[in-house]
Amino acid sequence: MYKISEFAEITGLSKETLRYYAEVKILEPAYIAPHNNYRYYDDGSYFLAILLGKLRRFGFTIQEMISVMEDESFSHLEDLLLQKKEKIQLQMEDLRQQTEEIDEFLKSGKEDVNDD
Amino acid sequence: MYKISEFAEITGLSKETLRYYAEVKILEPAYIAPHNNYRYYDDGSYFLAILLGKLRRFGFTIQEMISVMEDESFSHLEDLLLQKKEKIQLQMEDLRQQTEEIDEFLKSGKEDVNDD
DNA sequence: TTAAAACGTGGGGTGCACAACATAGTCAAG
DNA sequence: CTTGACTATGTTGTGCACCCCACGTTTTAA
Repeated sequence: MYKISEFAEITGLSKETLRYYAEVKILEPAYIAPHNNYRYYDDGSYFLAILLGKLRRFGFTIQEMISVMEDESFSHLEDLLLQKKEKIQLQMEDLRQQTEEIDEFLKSGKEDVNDD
Repeated sequence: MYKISEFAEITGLSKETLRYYAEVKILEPAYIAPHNNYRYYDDGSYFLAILLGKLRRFGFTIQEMISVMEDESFSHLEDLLLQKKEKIQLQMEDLRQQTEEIDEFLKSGKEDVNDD
């Protein structure tokens, strides 16, 4: 049983994130001490936390995480991952365009005050 | 003088964003009708709105937009733009890594339930 | 005149981070 | 064994940069 700080360290999630995930019920502590409300996590929580950490990194919303956690077979997960991958590729393309736009903007700014 | 909907259309900013920008004083309407509080924008606001739209797209925070708008010479703008460009490139690299991680995750998920 | 469309304000939602304040736990000194 | 100090944890509230919904009022078109 880990207290929140230790669990935060080993999972890479911040304490605030852990409290938040408990609040929204995607990762509830294995045990909560009644008299001081301390949250205790166990090895079962650990693997879920690692999974959630990855999903978070992949841009999953809380709602999507919920739908993943509710579906114990994780059958939905692969679809969502593929969706995220596509989304990420769109984002990359968008970022690429942004750098271009910044360059244009800088260039036009050097000559005069107009752009577009 | 444009009312908010028309101004939103021609600038590409949403009505909510316009109201928000007015609230935080980075783009205040040229005129506000006293008896109904309707916001009216003019061509002067137009150019500022276009500028802000670009900055927004480039990931400027409101604070940064404020500092840009306060500095009428726009001398600070170029530095910030270059910073943003670097940041965007870091983001692109991060997204690229994310797609790799998703691929690994999918691959490991097909074989067994482990990962890492 | 009347109903639809547009505008305003206010409040909730997002996914945490961060700070404030109150309790609790821990460890050493008295 | 108690006291003090330091650390950890809890809860609550605020901030970010908007989006969205609800409700009330005003404007506009028919």
